[in-house]
Amino acid sequence: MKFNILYTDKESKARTGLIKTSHGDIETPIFMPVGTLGSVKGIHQWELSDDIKAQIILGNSYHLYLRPGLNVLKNAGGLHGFMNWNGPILTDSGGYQVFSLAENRKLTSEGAVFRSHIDGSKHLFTPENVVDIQRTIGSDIMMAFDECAPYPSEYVYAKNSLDLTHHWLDRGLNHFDSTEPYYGHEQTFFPIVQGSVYKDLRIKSAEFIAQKNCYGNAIGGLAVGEPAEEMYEMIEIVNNILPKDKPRYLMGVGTPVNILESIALGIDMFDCVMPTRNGRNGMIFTSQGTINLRNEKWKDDFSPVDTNGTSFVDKTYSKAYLRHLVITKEILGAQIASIHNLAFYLNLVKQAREKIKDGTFLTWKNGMIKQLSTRL
RNA sequence: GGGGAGAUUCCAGAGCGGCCAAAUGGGGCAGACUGUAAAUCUGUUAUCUUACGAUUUCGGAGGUUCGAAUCCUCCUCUCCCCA
Repeated sequence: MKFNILYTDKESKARTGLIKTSHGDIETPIFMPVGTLGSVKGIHQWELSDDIKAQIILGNSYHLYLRPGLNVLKNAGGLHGFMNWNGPILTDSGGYQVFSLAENRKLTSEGAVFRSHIDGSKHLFTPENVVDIQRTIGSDIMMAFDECAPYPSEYVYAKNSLDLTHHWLDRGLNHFDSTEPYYGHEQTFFPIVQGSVYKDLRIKSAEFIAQKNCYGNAIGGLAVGEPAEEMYEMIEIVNNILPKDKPRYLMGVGTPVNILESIALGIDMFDCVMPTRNGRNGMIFTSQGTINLRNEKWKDDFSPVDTNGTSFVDKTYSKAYLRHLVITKEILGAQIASIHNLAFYLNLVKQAREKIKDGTFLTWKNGMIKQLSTRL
């Protein structure tokens, strides 16, 4: 995998770049749609590639390991072929599930013992077998197994958690280096900076991660409930330490505003369930602001879903119709809203890339943030 | 014609003397959602009031009772069964 920086902004830390993978190139800054179970919920693969213009999508080790299971994935020759997505795939390690399924797991220095949320069966995830799982999935970018500390966390908890994550990282990296891809294409491994909202821990973690010299680096454990300002502060501190010539991936973030602010701080990659989940729940993001389609005010609004939208759904359907579909829980409503939101996110980062190239990023960003914060 | 059941807050439907402005669903209205256990969850839904609280509600009219959606009388209307 290669990463080249193309343009750097003079007024901020923003930059554009190109990541080359065995499954194609990724222009950064990029947003990566989340496809936990081998499907970006409600979206066809051709819609992802041809309409939404997704350049890379996510999968999840924990979920795919439980279902369909490693045998199926291996027999399918990996996730790309199984789901018929030929672009790049990044897999999360299951570290987030350590956090979100906290009642069903126990952490030891060996790893994390899980109870499946599906049938209660017991499973052990270790830094090593999580690499194996991601080898079996065949993701282009695999993530280290980490603990995403909850917010708020006591300093001592955050520190111990960080030590565990670093310990796991060394083991995961060793295992990665001593194993080979199964399907003939290149795989890379991203370590994850943790440290909750404690500056010294974030600095320590960023320094630890930076010297591993991986192809790219991730920042985790943010947008878990802390104020946005604290998140930006952490990003700034960490990005001052993480190498400039490597892609930086801010995990699980976020709102359109979060993304623009983080691009300005030097982040290159994002993923978030927000466009799809909120879409399914009737919220759409537009360049004018956010819209809760379930609100009565849209009942008779026959204007297009988004006059500035780039997806075919934006011109094909009206707000009133989409509202009707959402209210009546028609599946098509969830699909249209998800397609719209993902296209909006992808177009947002595309515009950001263009503005960075033009040297007008900061002014544009500040104007956009004002609009995007509007509640229509 | 004979016999029986019932009318409850937007709807369905509990409640059968005080803990009832009335369970629970649904619908309506609003909020949440950030490396997806989410096509999910939460709040609210008589009127007035910021609130405390106050005032009218359970087909209609009377009555019994300290107190009635709940008991009694009459009226109106609906539904079911047998002819």
